[in-house]
Amino acid sequence: MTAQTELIRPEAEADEDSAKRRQIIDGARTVFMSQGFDAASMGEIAKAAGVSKGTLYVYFPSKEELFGAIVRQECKAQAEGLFVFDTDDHDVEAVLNRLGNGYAHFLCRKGASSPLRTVIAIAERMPEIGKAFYQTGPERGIKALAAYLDTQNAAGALNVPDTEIAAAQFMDACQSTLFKPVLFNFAPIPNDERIAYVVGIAVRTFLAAYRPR
Amino acid sequence: MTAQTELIRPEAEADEDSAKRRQIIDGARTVFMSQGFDAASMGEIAKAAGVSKGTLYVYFPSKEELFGAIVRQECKAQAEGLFVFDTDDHDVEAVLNRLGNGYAHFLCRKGASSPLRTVIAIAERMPEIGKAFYQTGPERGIKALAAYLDTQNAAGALNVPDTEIAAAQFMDACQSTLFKPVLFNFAPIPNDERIAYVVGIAVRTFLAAYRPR
Amino acid sequence: MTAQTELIRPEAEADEDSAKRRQIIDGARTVFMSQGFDAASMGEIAKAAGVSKGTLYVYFPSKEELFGAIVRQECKAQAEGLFVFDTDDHDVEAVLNRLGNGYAHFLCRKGASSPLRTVIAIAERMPEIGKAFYQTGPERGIKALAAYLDTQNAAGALNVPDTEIAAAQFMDACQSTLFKPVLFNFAPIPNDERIAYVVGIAVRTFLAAYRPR
Amino acid sequence: MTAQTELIRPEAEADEDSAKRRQIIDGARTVFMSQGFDAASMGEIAKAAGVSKGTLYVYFPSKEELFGAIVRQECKAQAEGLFVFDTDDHDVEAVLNRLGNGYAHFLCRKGASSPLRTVIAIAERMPEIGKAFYQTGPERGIKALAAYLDTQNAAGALNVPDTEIAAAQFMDACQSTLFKPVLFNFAPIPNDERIAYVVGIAVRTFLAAYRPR
DNA sequence: GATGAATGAGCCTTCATTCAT
DNA sequence: AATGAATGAAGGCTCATTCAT
Repeated sequence: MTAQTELIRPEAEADEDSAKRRQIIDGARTVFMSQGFDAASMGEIAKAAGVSKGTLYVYFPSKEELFGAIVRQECKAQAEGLFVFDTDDHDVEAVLNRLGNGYAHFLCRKGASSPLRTVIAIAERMPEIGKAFYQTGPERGIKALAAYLDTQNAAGALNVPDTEIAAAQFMDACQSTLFKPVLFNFAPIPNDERIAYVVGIAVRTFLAAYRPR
Repeated sequence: MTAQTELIRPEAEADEDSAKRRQIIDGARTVFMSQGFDAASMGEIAKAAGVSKGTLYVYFPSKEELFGAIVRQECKAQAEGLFVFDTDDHDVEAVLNRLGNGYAHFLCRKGASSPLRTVIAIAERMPEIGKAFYQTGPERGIKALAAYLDTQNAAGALNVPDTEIAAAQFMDACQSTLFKPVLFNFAPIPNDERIAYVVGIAVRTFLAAYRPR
Repeated sequence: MTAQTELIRPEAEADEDSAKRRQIIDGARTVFMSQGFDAASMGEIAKAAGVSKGTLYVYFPSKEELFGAIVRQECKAQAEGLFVFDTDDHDVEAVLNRLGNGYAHFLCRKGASSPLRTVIAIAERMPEIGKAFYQTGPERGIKALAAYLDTQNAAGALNVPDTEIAAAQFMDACQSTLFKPVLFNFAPIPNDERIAYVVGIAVRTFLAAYRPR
Repeated sequence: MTAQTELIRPEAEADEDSAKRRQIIDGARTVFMSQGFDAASMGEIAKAAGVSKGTLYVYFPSKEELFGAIVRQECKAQAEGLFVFDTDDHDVEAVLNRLGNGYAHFLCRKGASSPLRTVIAIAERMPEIGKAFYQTGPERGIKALAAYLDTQNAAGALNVPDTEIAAAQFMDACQSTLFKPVLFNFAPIPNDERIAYVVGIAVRTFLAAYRPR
């Protein structure tokens, strides 16, 4: 039985997840995300990953494919756990505040803008990458919030005619004046206080519009 | 006569605004804004401008400088005339609707995303360009709207505690769900109806929060 | 018994003729002869042979050596059985016709040109290979035919002063206008009729010159 | 009038025949013809031509194109003036002897085999090049000789049923045993005497078959 | 001032070969 | 013996930049 179990062992590093592969992806992310697709060179990536240039091509057939793998991985990492709601939590104000602050922090945090810039830049030539990024990122967040709003509509805690648009507008309002200066790369990361202030206004506006009188 | 001829030419090589210079800038804008900084080649730019590659370097010392000049010029063209308000117009709802629709159309219009992608991409390496773009574009719009809101506060038509943030959040709300899919390059330009619908919600939300009871 | 077993296996790892070695040679021939020395890659050869790249180097120390082995083997396969003569057959016309047609078919047949091109190409850099190919191929044919002509001289059926040159000229005449267009890779394989026509003229010319009056 | 004449002057070096272009072609021929297409590197060609690698690509868009230009030029140089016949010269034996010796010398001369090997090698991948080479070389020679034979048929000096095949077979016979060892790159260039001997046999055979009794 | 020929550094990619397992 | 992961030296080609005319 033990022997059998051993035989079953699922060929742990099937190439899809070997150490070298991860090593390459890590090096490539660093370089791609800080330089952009064009300015990143395979040589630099190889050096950053600590492998030879040839090895890069053992794992990825081209620069494009390597880049695609990076972005796909980056997508999964977006806002993990941020858009998780407790349906039974009817304190909408608190929920929105928590979400808004988390979201603004996530967006403006150090290192968040580079990947975003890189993806936006490449979207011109590789639309599928732009689409994948949007759908696994912003869109999923909006949909999740909208679903929560639906439950609160049903619970009578809110009265939102179009929950999806309300959700999107709320998310956008939470980063107004905060994120664009970071994205355009000339402003320091806003501090907690400032973020809380802006999110507070967003929440108040939202509730003024959608809280049942 | 020869002397006179010489005297007539007013500032012969004004460099800053010669026809050739404009010609180059025009050609360069087309190429830069549609391909991005890295993918654009000086050769292609020269061809688009109808001059020789050497001439490019007579007017601009490097590709970077030429690109900077393009973006600086592009900034000036942003949303011209969109953020012009009639202070005496107290029909805030109408004003916001007009502005919101104009803004969303402007953002999502064909050809608008490429330059934006290009600027965002280069902001990583050239922060001053990102700054210049933001300040002459989004920021100016926000400031202009905030100023109008100030006047309406004063006139008693509104009650907005922080007009700058309110302005920014309103602008952002007008493009929610509309612009990002275009920026990420996978969705068609939204139609007028859809835009009006989203803007309508933004306006209602704004007024619900800020119209004096 | 054990001893016997050991004694039985005649030259266990004869290296020179192991199954793996033959396997590699077979795969390599396909690739080398259809792509040429430079265009053939060791990777492709490994795949064609169904072994790993590393194994190639277990049997052959370099690409050059492997190629050499292929060509040496290819030499042996040249025109097997074509240049076999019945010394007692005094119907020279029939013998030459049979030989000429067989030779022209052999030269022009599908797949014959690629190896030839490959050998000619490599002769520049590896003269020994060119020499081996010529001597085991064309030269052997010429010598064999010359020997037959000698016997017919002796039998009084022919009167050929220089049988070796006569043999070579006859062989060449049999493929005139037929083979070069195939070798230069722009003409289809000539049909049987055309071949028979050209060979017929070669035979008539030969007999006109060398048949005793 | 003089001025006008000057203006008309046809822009002498239209790029098609500039000194640099010739310089590149010369360098490229040396390298291509001695190494073959694949083994020749653009870097080595640049060095041989005394220009930079970039300059190569100013004049030729790719390695293939450059190679094609070399071969096209090489075609023109084939057997210039060898296949010129005096129709009124009825001394066929002398004509054929002169032609045969010239042809064999031309084929076997130092430096002649390399281009041939190179063209044969590349014919696998670039059939048009093989075709162009054959048609401007061997074929033209055959056609020219056939035309001469036609005139001598008409003049009653010969009786050749198929002049084209007779021409081709004669040409081939002139190099039998001589050229292949050179092509396969292991034999020294045959001396004049040996050539004359082989050609002499070819001529005798031809006349035995085709001289009217 | 304007040109365009020329450059050379650098890019992505391939491939013969090696070596630990 | 056999593997296949890893390497590093090229290779073809592009392009920002320079400079003689």
